Amino acid sequence: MPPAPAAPSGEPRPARSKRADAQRNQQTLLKAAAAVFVTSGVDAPIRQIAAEAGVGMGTIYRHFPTRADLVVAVYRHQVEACAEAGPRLLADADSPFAALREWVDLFVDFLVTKHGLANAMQSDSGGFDALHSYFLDRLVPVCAQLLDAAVDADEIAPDTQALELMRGIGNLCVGRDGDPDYDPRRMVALLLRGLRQTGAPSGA
Amino acid sequence: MPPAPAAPSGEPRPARSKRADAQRNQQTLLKAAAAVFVTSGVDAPIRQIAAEAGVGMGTIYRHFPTRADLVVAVYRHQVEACAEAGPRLLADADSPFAALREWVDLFVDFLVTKHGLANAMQSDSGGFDALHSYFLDRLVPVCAQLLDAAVDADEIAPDTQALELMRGIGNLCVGRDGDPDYDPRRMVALLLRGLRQTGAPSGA
DNA sequence: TGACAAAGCGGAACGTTGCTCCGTATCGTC
DNA sequence: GACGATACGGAGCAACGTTCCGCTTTGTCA
Repeated sequence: MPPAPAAPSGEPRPARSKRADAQRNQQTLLKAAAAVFVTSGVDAPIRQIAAEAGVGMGTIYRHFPTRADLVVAVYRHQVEACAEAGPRLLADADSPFAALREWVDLFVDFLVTKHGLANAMQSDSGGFDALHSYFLDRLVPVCAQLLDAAVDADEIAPDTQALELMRGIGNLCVGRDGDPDYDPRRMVALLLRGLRQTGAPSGA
Repeated sequence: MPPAPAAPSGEPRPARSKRADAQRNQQTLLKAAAAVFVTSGVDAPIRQIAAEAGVGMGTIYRHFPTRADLVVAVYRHQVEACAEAGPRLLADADSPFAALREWVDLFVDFLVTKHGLANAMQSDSGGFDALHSYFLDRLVPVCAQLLDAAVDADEIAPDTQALELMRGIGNLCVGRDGDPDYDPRRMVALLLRGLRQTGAPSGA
């Protein structure tokens, strides 16, 4: 029996107990994928990423069984940063709604600067389901917290779900990148305006 | 010299001066495409549409050089109906904003009942550019008219472009069809609420 | 009616992509 | 140094979009 893997429990550091070349390849792949995503979008052919990394396609599929896994891995840090910014903004901003607005700005920035990410996230085909899941699982609770705070402060009506709002915002961000006729930020701002409580606290 | 085509000018009825079998095939194709779109979405493989129609693929490409041409042809009537509803609603509704809201409802209904149409319309790949162009060219002026009327009535702020609004609405309609967690209509309603003039007429 | 050219048709063929599978090379260990 | 486990590479398959060209159908004219 080979020496059993030392860590019996969770997998906070997923790169343990793997062969050295495998770990190297994983890093190489992440770098290559990030580079290709910038130039060709997250829909870039797997072959292209493999070529950029100088590995075979089998290697990609072994490390990242679905395309979504690769995308998630590449952008994990940024999603994490966005998630962590939520509570901080809530503590620092003038009001919960202001915090929500700033947080949404962060989220939108993230989406629009990643060519095709928003498109991919909304797509119901192409094996992006996992991506969808991860991003949303991580960010929805953060959004919900901001939303709840704004509701408690009577700044917005209580009948909007965080998941729905985030998908709406994500949707608004799909489209060509530098289109001067369509600015996702303006539309998102409109959406947030619509969220805002106008008149009485909550009505009969 | 063969008999010169009789009609020298425009082409309001495009099906003239074509061979009888070609005209028949064009109709067959439209029916087949409509049927396939319902079951498989507008992204259905060309081969599938050809098979449904009982024709070769060359025939499809001859009649509809791009997929967008086919989609446009299939949904032309509905787009037309939507366009024509604009002025009527404006005349009948209680206020310009109410008319706008009703018209947007129509538009959203159209998008969400056509599996994948919204997705396709926003896509920047797949040769859907023409689709994008036609739908928008036809509907944007209608939307602009409604928007202008609402601005004149001081119901909304004057700084939103029809094209941008329509793309935003279209984007909000992207996504899986029967997802209980995401209702495009709710998000569109929120967007319209954000459009609404809240306080003073427009002041500095 | 028959013949003939133009118009239209079908689908084979090519390029691209996603994904799998297995013979081979590399690594870690004894 | 040897040996098993692990990982790698890329050939191969299927699905799709699109083109291209030999064959068929149609309309016309004598």
